[in-house]
Amino acid sequence: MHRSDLYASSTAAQGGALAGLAMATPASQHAEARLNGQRIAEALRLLSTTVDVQRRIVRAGDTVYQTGQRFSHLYILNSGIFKLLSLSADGREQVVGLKFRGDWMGFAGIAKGHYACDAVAMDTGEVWAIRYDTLLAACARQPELMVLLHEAMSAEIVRERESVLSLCTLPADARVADFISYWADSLASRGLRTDQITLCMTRAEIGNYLGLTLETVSRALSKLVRERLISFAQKGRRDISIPDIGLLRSYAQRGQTAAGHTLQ
Amino acid sequence: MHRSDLYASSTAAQGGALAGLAMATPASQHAEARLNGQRIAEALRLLSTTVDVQRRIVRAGDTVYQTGQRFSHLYILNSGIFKLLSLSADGREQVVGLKFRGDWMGFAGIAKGHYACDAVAMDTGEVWAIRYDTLLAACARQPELMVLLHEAMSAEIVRERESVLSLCTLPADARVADFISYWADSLASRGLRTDQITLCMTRAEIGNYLGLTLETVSRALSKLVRERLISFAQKGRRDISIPDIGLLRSYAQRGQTAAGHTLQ
DNA sequence: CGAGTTATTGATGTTTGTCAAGTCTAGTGG
DNA sequence: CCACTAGACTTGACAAACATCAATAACTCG
Repeated sequence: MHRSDLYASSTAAQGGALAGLAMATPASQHAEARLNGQRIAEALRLLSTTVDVQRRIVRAGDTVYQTGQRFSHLYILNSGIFKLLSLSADGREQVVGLKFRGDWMGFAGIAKGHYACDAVAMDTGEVWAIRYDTLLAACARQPELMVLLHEAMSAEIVRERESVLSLCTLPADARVADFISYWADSLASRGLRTDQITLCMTRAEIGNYLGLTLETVSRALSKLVRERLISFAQKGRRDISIPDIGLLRSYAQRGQTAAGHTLQ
Repeated sequence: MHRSDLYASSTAAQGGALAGLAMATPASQHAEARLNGQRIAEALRLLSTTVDVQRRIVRAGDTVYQTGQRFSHLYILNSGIFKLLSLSADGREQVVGLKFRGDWMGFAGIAKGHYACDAVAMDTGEVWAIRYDTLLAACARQPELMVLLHEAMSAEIVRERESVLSLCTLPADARVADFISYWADSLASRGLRTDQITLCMTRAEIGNYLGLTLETVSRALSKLVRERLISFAQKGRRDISIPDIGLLRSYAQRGQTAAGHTLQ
């Protein structure tokens, strides 16, 4: 195990409490994915019928808001993939989040009245913009809208914590494996194919997101290929096949090739 | 500079957009702190008058909720300091957040219906529990309550991103300096003294929070003392004096001792 | 086809983790 | 009040992981 495992004493007692996190079987995962995809579709429908949304088509590289701009709208991704770029006062730049269909963008702007990062499209897609003040008003009238909004913010907090966990506890190879698993899961939970995925990010961007250099990312990918956990499509090295997502995930979690990931 | 600075090309153009993040002068910082402290007091007053809160005194080590428990309440810290402990399915344990007076806890539970981490008190304090369903109902009646809630969730997202930024872009020493600055800022923005602060965490916990080992934390602290950026109180090594928070902050940001942090 | 970007791979150096003393502190019981 | 002890902390020596530097290959787009 990597780094501090000092709290081992308290973990044993909580095995029971973790029951809610028990691994789903492949079958139930698939059902869950469809359910999740439906939930997203429903959420989008609810939004488009209850509040005024401005739809906008974006192409790779387009920005829907920038750091420091006055906060006014929240954005929901109908299709495409976005990255959130945070830039610190001293010029460090960091990919702090990835967004897929159904995800909201701009939450961080609510607290301070200014957007806290740049939202940049990584391929073509469609974004819906919603004025925050009108959304608030709609939420007051329509409780289910408020619930939707809270769940989205909560999910973002959860995801961000998973990032921290990965950054703090996993070695480079596992972090890259975890990243690919996350990407695949994100697609899967939206009902998209995951046996062949296209990472629309350069090695440098992946490295930045994972706190690694581009060379380390490249080496990690090569290693994953050698271990047959992933493989590249014939042409190009952006298209990745994942023969067994479970194997990849357990590699990420244990930081090594796991024999029999289906064991409890 | 540490690690990838690949996006330098795009940063220059956005200097203007960053105007909202311009550094405050010490005087305005102090005013801001008082304002912030008042805002927290006001928020607590609003809550206690509009919704039913259960108050509970906690001592160091007490837990107000645990990973996997069914989500039902949100919690607000009236006093004391909490840590949030996330434990992954495979047993990795991670401090994913620190909470001070006025902070909310439990947001991550909204999305999945179960708490996503343990909330553990690090010293004595008072927590207010609020049923989430009654809070939702109150929010629908009372828009200012909803705004309050959204701002709190947004602030948590912002803070979490700052963590990621620190983890990904700063070397060990700077990360520790950044951590101490963050702690001091957290106290300052609540109107508390910051020239002498008590970190109620062991080196192991700090290391876990920062993705470092306890030895590295210890060495970093020793180095900060050598560089006169901090100093320990006579007895014990938990009480830290910060002669100049600005110097410490610029050390964190530049990753080295900065001459003249007041320069633009 | 050729220029420029992106990716891979190797050689080397630095940072940080690991292991191992040893010190300090607070708390316990004689 | 004074050992005694257990946990927290510090420091050094060494090893491992990762960053850096550099050379080359592959792909993209004109």
